[in-house]
Amino acid sequence: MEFNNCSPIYLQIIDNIKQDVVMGKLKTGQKMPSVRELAGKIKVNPNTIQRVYQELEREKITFTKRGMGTYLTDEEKIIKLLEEEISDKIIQEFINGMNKLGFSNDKIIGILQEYL
Amino acid sequence: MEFNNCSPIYLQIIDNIKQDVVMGKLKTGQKMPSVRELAGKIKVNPNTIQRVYQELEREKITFTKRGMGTYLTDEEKIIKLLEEEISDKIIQEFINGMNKLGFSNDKIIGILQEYL
Amino acid sequence: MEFNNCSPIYLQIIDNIKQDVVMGKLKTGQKMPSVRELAGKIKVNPNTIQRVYQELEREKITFTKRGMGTYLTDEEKIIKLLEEEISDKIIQEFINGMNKLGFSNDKIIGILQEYL
Amino acid sequence: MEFNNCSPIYLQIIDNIKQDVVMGKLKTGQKMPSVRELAGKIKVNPNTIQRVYQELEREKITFTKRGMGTYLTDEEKIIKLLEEEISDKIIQEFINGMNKLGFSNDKIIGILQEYL
DNA sequence: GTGGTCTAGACCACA
DNA sequence: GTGGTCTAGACCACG
Repeated sequence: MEFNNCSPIYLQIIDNIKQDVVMGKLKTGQKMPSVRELAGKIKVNPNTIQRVYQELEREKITFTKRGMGTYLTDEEKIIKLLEEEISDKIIQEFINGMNKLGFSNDKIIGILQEYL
Repeated sequence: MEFNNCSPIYLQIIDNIKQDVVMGKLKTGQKMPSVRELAGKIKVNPNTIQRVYQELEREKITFTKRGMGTYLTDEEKIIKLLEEEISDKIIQEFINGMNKLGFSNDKIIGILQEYL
Repeated sequence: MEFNNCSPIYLQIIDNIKQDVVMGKLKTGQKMPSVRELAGKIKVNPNTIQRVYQELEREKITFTKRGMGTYLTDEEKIIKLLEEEISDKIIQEFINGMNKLGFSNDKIIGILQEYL
Repeated sequence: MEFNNCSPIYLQIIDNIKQDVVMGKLKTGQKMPSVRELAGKIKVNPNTIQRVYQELEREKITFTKRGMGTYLTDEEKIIKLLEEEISDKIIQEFINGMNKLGFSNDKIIGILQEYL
């Protein structure tokens, strides 16, 4: 896995996991790799993964069974929210960029349709 | 002006200038600030600005009059191309992001319309 | 049964038994389980239970009949004292906590009434 | 500063700080000691304090000026909420304890008044 | 100087 | 084995 310097590694890992969840690569209720396993796989310190899982748990995207491991939530509502959160971020970034270029919201859709 | 570590500073400055051109903040044919002036204004090494102007000239976005300074091109065609280049970049990034989330091109427009 | 690390396990067991006595779950004069039985039930070393019973007997809460086992006292006075001891501990802890927060004793009752 | 083993050190520090805020020992808007300073003072690793401040910031109890330090919030609303959170926790624990002993809510106030 | 991130390595409780 | 906490020490960007 490759990381850039724009944002902390742990945030990049979080975003990747969220994306995998939304795309269905990771399925609801599924067991996540252990802290050490994932750390070894992507060549990162276990503490970093620990922080990733901690953050994901705070956002209710994962839950933890003591001594058993970390699991993806099986609440569809959370997944739904996550999907909206991520796509909204992308859409907002797009609209902002186009607005900066001087395109009104009305024109944006036209341009997009033309592009596709 | 703020810079991030993802891409070289000179590229970030170039993008900013291009954006200003497209938005009309900088007008065709207008004289650009001198290397030293711009360098001082955004607190950057003059060599960096030198490289910025060099690159802009290579792309025909600016031209230099010996001893007079650097000027924005007044060829509308160039501006037009520039506008397309930038907006295409934004659009492409948007489409890529949505595709990664599993949305087909057909769905993207629907989602965007709903969002606006 | 779950234990924490703040105080020795035997003290935690004693507190639980005292609570059961006060609540009437254990009735005056009743035979207590044998050391081995209780140790097995709550998965604790018999020596720990031995110490529990020893301590309870020292406080006159239980007495032993040689060869017959351990029994809860049937002296109401002891039970009464026990009840006061436990509730006083809880109340004192509560008052201390509220005092630390800057509430005078006068205010505490008002706050409690409001809460209930 | 002394810590027990019941809960993580960082949580105990957080609770202490919250208590100081509620009691007015720390005043709104005030600068908190730096990570390293506090770490040295209470003989704890800077990372632990880092986590403390991070958690407090997440709860909006502190905010951070980059390169300047960590500051207590000056929003009275947050402080008010904090005060309620802490006192509610203490009160709830008290009521639970008394209920376990078989005292109804009605009786609790009477007992408390008698005690004081 | 500040907070923020990261690595390395350790110990703990739980199952 | 698992996650959770903690220490030690390092480097970074910001002001």
